Amino acid sequence: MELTEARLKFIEAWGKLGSEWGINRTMAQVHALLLISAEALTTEQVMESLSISRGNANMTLRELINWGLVEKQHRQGERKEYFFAEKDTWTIARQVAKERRKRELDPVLKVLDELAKVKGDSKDPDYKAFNKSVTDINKLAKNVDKTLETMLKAEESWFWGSILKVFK
Amino acid sequence: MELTEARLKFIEAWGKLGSEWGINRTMAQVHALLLISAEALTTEQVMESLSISRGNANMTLRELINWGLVEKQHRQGERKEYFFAEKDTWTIARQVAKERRKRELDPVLKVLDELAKVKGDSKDPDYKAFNKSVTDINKLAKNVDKTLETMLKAEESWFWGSILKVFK
DNA sequence: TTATACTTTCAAAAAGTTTTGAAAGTGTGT
DNA sequence: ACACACTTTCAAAACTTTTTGAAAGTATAA
Repeated sequence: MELTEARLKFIEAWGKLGSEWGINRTMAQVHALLLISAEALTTEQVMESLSISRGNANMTLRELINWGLVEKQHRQGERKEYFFAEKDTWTIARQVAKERRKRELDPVLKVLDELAKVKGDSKDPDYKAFNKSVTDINKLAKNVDKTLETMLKAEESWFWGSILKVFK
Repeated sequence: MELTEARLKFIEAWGKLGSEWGINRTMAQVHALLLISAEALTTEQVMESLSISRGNANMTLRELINWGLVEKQHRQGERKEYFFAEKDTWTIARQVAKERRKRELDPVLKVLDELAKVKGDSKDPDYKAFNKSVTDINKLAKNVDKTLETMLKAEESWFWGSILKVFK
């Protein structure tokens, strides 16, 4: 396999993974493209490479910037904007974890806390089932939250070192 | 808040979370409903409670069974089938991790391994960028894979105990 | 065998999401 | 003030996913 083909495969695989995880395919593909580009690219180049429209490219790049995965670059004497991706995998992983935690885990934790407080007839089997599920899920979610918290603060080597040592 | 309202909120929250994580909303809602039901339910009851069609209920329940999250129950002298959800949160988490690993992580690891082997001109900056990204992501993915592997084998208390101890 | 009680299928409809591209907007230099 | 080079917007179109429901299938019992 040579580079050109390999690059396409990578973009495709990243796009597929993204769409399975609730990130839109194009967004994941643009990210992939920037990841494997040595230089920052213009909107035009992104449009070209992936055959997508201007509107789509613009919107997707903005969203990637919101996620903290891509940055704009300004070049002396040029009006166009260039875009490049953060290349450090650990930083990417943390960034994604951070965003999803904020957007998805936090709201769920809030609801669960409320629901865990709901009082009911302790003889009602449905109340018992409800209460047990909510309480248990709440505990699990809090553990996940704590782990993410740590991961966000940690150095990559320390994080995996610690996790994998425990598991050996 | 009383139970009826709380149950609806839980179903809604679970459905939303599911759809953000690439699991279809209805599937997550049916799962939520079964989680907070003391008794196993019939297709009819699921249809009723969530106002969904027969086809949808049938298809969704089958899919939940495929994921190993729901089981059928047969009752003496009755023809209908009853459905109930695995209630242990840790088992649910493991089951989901197991399925997603099989369906999504494994294929990506395969592609990455291939792509990491691609040879190219070590003076080409694009080759270098490509190679670095692929190699790094591959390493990260393998770490995630190892962690999941351990999680699948582990007891809940041991797993979180170990992780949280390291992080204190 | 036939009726009954249920489950499964699947093509078509509905709903939801993503993409397009032309038009509007913005900021800079002359 | 105007032209230029670029970016942003957004309504409509394309595409994808989910849902429906009627029809077909299956198993049981009389």
